[in-house]
Amino acid sequence: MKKQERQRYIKRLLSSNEIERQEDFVRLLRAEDIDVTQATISRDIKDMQLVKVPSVTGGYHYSMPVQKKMDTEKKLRRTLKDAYVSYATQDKFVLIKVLPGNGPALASLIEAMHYDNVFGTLGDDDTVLIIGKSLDATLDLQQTLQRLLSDN
Amino acid sequence: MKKQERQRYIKRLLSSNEIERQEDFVRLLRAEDIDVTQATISRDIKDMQLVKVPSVTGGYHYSMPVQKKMDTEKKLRRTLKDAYVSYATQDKFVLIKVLPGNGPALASLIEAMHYDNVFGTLGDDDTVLIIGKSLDATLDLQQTLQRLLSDN
DNA sequence: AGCTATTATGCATAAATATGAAAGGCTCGT
DNA sequence: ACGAGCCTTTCATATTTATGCATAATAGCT
Repeated sequence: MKKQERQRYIKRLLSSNEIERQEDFVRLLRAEDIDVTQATISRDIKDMQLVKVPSVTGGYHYSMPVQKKMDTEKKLRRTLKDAYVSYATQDKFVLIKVLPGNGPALASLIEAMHYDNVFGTLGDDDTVLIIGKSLDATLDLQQTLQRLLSDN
Repeated sequence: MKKQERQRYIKRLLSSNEIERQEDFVRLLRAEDIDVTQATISRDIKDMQLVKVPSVTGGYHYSMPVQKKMDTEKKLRRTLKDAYVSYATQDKFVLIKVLPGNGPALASLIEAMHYDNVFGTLGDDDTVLIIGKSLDATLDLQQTLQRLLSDN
């Protein structure tokens, strides 16, 4: 179906946090050859229960719904604790070793969080590579992950 | 100061989930003899990083920021697990027995979550009483609490 | 107190978002 | 293939939210 595909794109766009208004979605989707109006986006946003968050930097940006984010985080924390083996970082990269078989699941959970620090994620059988958007972003990210690992 | 007091009221109003637009805040604050315009509310909302959430029931309502909610939930879970003794429920009430001294802390954490099922919360030294908004709301709430207790 | 700088608010309005109504598509049963 | 019922989308527009600018309030000086 068309609607679902579009909404998948919208999800993907979420983490590139320059999305301040619905028209931005319209513009970005056009670049992907998906042609919609703001009205449709408004309804998609309602469907998907996205929220417009006042960001610390003064602007606004759209983001995942609270509940879903919380649920995902729980799964993420559990998976991390279950499967975590070791951890290394260099430059804008974070490399996590996990028990065999857990890489893909962990990677996709991290993606699902739509952290706006994360440029991309990539998981093979026993390794997850996370690429931060910047050096600072990567440091933040490390902290987030460590917090997740150390209970809270 | 005036602004902070108003924002405290706004926080309190949050959990009474009939708040669909900023004008609702204006109206409700007037009932408390706090006289402001929608413009101010808009700025408060930005300050406090509140979000307008598309609710499952089709409308919209304002709610706590994601991050804060997540942090509070972590503390809540920890406190629950630490201090939990026993649990009883009847009608729209949930009564939680906790280790002496932990009642007030737990109650205020529950308040801070701004669950929209909750009508009110009340904590003495070793007991917390939660009053749900309705029977269904109370059942939901129980589930939420049980989920919190059983790890996740 | 008086003066200045900073912050907060209201007004008016621009900007952004939501939505009714009409139109187009899709699915299914006949 | 046709039509009924159901979604989905757009257009036009109403509603809601954000903000520039002017003013008022507050806090800090001296």
